[in-house]
Amino acid sequence: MNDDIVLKIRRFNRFYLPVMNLYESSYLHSDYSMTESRVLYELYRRKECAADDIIRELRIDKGYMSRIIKRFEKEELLERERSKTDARSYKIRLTEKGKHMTKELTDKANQGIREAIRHVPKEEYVRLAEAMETIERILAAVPEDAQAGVRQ
Amino acid sequence: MNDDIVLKIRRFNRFYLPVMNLYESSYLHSDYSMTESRVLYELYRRKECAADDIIRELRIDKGYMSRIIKRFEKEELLERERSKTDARSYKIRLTEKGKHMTKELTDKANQGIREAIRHVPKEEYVRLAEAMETIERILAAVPEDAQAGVRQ
DNA sequence: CCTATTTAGTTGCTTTTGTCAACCATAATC
DNA sequence: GATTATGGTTGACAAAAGCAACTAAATAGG
Repeated sequence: MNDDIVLKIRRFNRFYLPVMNLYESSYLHSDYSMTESRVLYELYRRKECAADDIIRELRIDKGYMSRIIKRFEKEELLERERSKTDARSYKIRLTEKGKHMTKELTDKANQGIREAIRHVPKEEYVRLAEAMETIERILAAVPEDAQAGVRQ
Repeated sequence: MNDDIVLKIRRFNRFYLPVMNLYESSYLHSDYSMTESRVLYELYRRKECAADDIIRELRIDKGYMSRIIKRFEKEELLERERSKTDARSYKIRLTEKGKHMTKELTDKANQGIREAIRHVPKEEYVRLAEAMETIERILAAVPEDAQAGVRQ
């Protein structure tokens, strides 16, 4: 029983990995990597934040993040200014150009999914959405310490 | 409506990506990468096949695959012999050592998931499994040509 | 307040992971 | 029998990420 659910989760993971790769692959054909796209999305969503917020949210290396920010800034997708309350950190946010870019990227990704599911009968949409919501609800946010448990 | 499901799928993808990363992360702490682990699993499952079967199944570069095989062979996880029906290709299969290794890896991954879901109430297991099965059923195998549609 | 520690971010270096193109040998097609 | 396609190998390279040492600022403890 306990094992059963584990096997089903792993089966699902094997199934869903290529699906996700396909569904999110429009990024791979854009000028931005998956991680960069995720960062863009976070920036888009948050309006304004510190690099560290995103580092923790996406669990990426701070050196790596630093370079992503540098690139975005160079491309004028992002601007930053020193935080008034903490001089070590910066407030970062997308420029208008950055927002526009992100929106385009998102639209393209959405279009890709629309293509990919065109063979799915519309009657199934509700069930599919429900199933996804169920998984999200049950698995909820991954608890912080679950990470530590797995890390060797 | 059409857009609605697209947004929900993408939302789910954002949610599930870190979950999957976590759930499959035991591989990252083994001596094998995610891709190598997937290859091992395919080899385990298929008993005997050609490299090309796995290349197509997992959609990985043949050069990359060639090196993965070379590594596995060197570590005596895998053995191969020329195909009798096609002298260009090889029959490849796991050795006993390879099977054993793969099983250990799998067990470890399962254990990792067991840890990760320990906070999920058991009553939810059935619903979770159902939801996953529903998604698998509806999305079924990604049709070949959906790939072409998204590729650039 | 002064010292020790922690934290945000940067930089250089390295490794891991993967792609690309040219190539060889064999097989399939015409 | 010539041409083309296929399975696999190799070398060169690029992308993605991780690691560790560092700076500067903030915070905690005495």
